Amino acid sequence: MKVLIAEDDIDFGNILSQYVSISGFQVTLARNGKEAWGSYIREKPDICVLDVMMPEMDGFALAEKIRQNDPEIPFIFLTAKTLKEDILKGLKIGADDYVTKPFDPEVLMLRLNNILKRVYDSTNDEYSLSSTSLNFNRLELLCRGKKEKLTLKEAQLLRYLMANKNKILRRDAILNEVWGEDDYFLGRSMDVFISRLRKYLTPDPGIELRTIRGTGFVLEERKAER
Amino acid sequence: MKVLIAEDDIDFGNILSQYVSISGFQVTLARNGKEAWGSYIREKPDICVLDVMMPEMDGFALAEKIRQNDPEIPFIFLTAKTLKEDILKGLKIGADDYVTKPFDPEVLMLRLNNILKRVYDSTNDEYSLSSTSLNFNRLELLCRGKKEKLTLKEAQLLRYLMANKNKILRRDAILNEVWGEDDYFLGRSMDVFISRLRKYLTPDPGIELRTIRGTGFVLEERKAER
DNA sequence: CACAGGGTTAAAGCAGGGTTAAAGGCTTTT
DNA sequence: AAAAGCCTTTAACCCTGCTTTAACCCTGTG
Repeated sequence: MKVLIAEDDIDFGNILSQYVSISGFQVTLARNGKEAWGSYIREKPDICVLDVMMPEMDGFALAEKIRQNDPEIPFIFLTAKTLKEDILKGLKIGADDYVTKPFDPEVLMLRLNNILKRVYDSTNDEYSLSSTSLNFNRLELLCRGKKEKLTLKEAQLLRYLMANKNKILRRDAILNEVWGEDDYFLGRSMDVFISRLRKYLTPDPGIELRTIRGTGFVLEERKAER
Repeated sequence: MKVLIAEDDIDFGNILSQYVSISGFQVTLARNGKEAWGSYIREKPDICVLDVMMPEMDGFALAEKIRQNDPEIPFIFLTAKTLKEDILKGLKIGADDYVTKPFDPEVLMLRLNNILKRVYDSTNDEYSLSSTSLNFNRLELLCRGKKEKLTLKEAQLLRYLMANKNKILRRDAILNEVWGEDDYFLGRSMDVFISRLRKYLTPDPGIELRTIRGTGFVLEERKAER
C-alpha cells in the first residue's frame, strides 16, 4: 500500500513518514503541493495524507486536482485549524477523515488502517457478469474472450454499473458517484461513455446495458427470451 | 433512512435530532445507553450517532454490543474529550467518524451524508396491496405473478395511489402531487394513465382502482363480495 | 333524457437519449 | 518549445418511446 504524505514542516514530515513506513506502508513524502502533485502522478498512491497549509498549492486545491484524476482515492487532511469553514470545505471535497494538529502519530495510523480496510478490502477489483469480467486495477475488460483495454473513466463507470448490477441507477447518482458532480453537459458526456461501453459489451449477448428513459440505466443479465 | 441518536444532554439531543430530521432522516432519540439499545433493536437504524459519556452504558460499550448484532452498521461518536486513548478506543471499535464537542450541527450533517452515501447507495422502496407489489426503484410491478415494466410516470402515479391505499384521493391532489400542477388537460392525461394502470392490475382480483365520480380515485382492497 | 365526468384508443408532439465527429486539455515525446 | 498522443467534453443531428392531445363513446345523476 502506497501512502502519499504532503507536509511542509520538514521535521514533522520525517517523523510522520518514518512512523507510517515502519507500519509497512510504502511512503512518499512531498514538501509542498506542487511537489506532491508530481509524486502523485508518478506513484499513483492508494491514499493521500495532506497538510492543509502548504506553500505553492494548499491541501484543498491539491485534493481537488487529485480527485479529478481519481474520484475514489481517500484523503486525510492534517490541519492546525479547527475553523468550521475549513472542516466543512474538507468534507465537501470528500475528505475521508480530518485530523487536527497536534496529534499522536498512532492516531493517524489507526485512521489510515480503518480507511484502507474500508476502501480496498471490501472492494474487490474484479467484477463479473454473464461471460464478461472487468479487472479494474489493470483497466482490462474480458468480454467473451475478447480483451479490451479501457480508459480510467470507462472503467470507473463500468465498475459502478457492475457493482450495482441489476439495479436501476439514476443518472444523477451515476454522475455524482463517477464524476463527482452533476450537470447537463456531464450528463451528455456520460451518454457518450454509455454508448462506448455498449460497443465493448456487444460480444456478450448475455449482458444488456438498458436505458430507463427519464431515470437512468441498468446493467443486467439478459434472460434468454424466446 | 433511520438515524439513532444517543445523547444524554436533553437540550443538545433535541437540537441535534431536530436538525437531522429536518434534513429528511427519520430520527430516534435515546437518553442513555440502555434506552438506545432498546431503540436499536426496535428500529434497526441505518446509522448510529453515539455520545461517548452516558449513564447506564457508555457509547463504546453500546457500540460493541451493536457491532455484534450488525457488523456493517456505521457509527459516529460524539465526545467532549480529545483524550488520545478515547479516540483510539473509538477507532478500534471501528468508528466511521469521530466528532468532538462543541461542534456545529452542520458538520455532523455533512459527515452523516458522506457516510451514508458510501455505505448505502440504493433505497429500495416497495409498496404492496393484496397480491400485488410495486418496486418503485426498479419500476416493476408484480401482479399475481405477472411482471410488468412500468414507465416513470406510471410508477409515480401508482406509488402515490399505493402509499395512500384505501383513501379517497381528489383529482387535484393527485395532479399536484404527481404532475406538480393541475389543469384540465393534465387531468385528461391522468385519466389515460388510470386506464392503463387498471389494465396492469387486472390479474389481481383482490385490488380495485375505483372512480369516485366528481371527486377522484381510490385504490382499495376488494373484499370478497356477494 | 340530457349532459357532464370519465373511459378508451389512436395520433401527434416533444424531450431525452444514441451516435459520431470535432474540439479541448493534459502529458509525454522529440 | 513544439508536436504528438490520448482521453474527455462539447456539439450537432437524428431517432425513439413516452406523455399529451384529440376524438368519440359510455354511464351515472339530476
